[in-house]
Amino acid sequence: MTFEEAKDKFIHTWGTLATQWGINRSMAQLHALLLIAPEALATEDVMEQLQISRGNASMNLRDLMDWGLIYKQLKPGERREFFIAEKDIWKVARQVAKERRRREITPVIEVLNELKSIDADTPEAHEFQRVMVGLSGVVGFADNTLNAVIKAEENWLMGQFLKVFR
Amino acid sequence: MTFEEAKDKFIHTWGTLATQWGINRSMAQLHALLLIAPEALATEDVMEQLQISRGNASMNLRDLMDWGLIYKQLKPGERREFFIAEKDIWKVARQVAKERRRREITPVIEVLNELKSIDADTPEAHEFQRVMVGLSGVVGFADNTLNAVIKAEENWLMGQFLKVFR
DNA sequence: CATTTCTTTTAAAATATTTTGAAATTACAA
DNA sequence: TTGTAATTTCAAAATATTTTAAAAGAAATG
Repeated sequence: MTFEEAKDKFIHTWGTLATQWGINRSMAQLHALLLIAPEALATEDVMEQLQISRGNASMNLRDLMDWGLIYKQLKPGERREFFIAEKDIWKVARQVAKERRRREITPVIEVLNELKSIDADTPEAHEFQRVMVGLSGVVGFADNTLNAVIKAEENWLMGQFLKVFR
Repeated sequence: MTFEEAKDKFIHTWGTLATQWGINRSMAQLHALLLIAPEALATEDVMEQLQISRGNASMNLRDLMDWGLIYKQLKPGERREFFIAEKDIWKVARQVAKERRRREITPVIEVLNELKSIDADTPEAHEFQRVMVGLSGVVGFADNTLNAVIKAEENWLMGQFLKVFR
């Protein structure tokens, strides 16, 4: 496999994986492209390389910045903006963990706490409460795991732990 | 909040959360409904309670069975099929972890291994390879975490570990 | 078997999401 | 300022996904 083939395969694979996780293809492919780019790219570059429109590029570049996965880079003497991805992959993972926790886990924990506290006067209500308590446990585990990723400055500690389960 | 309100809120919340994770609303709501149902439900019941068509119900019930999250239950003397959800929430979590690992992580690991092994003769190719190696690490961590969930028969061990990171 | 009851399949419709392209806006330089 | 290059916005178009409804298929019953 040549480098060009590998690059295409990576961008394509990343785009496909992303859709399974509720992330749109353009955004994932943009991220993939910037991840492997040795230099910062201008909007025009990504438009051309991924064959997407200016509007699409602009919106998804912004979303990626909101996620903290890419940065704007200003080049002296250049008017247009360049974009560069965060290259420390563990930092990327921490960032994604942080955002997903904030956007998805935290709100769910709150709803579950609310639902847990109805009074269980009927059998149905009792069963319901049992399920809510169980779910709180699992969601709490997910929350802790994301926290583990977020807080692990080094990853050897996590590595040590995970050996236990192999 | 009454039990009925809580029930509706749960089904609705679960449906919303699911779409953020690339799972369709009907499937998530079906699962939510069955999770909190104290008795097995027939197709008609879920059609009525969620206001969805027979075909929709049929397809998503099958998908849920494929994920190992619900079971068919045959009642003596009854011709139609009833469905009951796996009620052990940790078992549900293990099942989801197992399936996502099989469907999403394992294939990505293979692609990354393939892409890691191109020869890095140019600076671009070298950068590319560096990223692939990094990603392998992160994906490997995800794989290990899912394995931890899958293999943890008891969850106290995981609980012990996670205290370290709090 | 034929009939009834229930389930599954599938093509079309409905809905939701993503992408485009052009206009509006912004930012900078002259 | 004014003009130009670049970015952002947003309504419309394209695409993808989900849902429906009706037909086909199975399974049980008499």
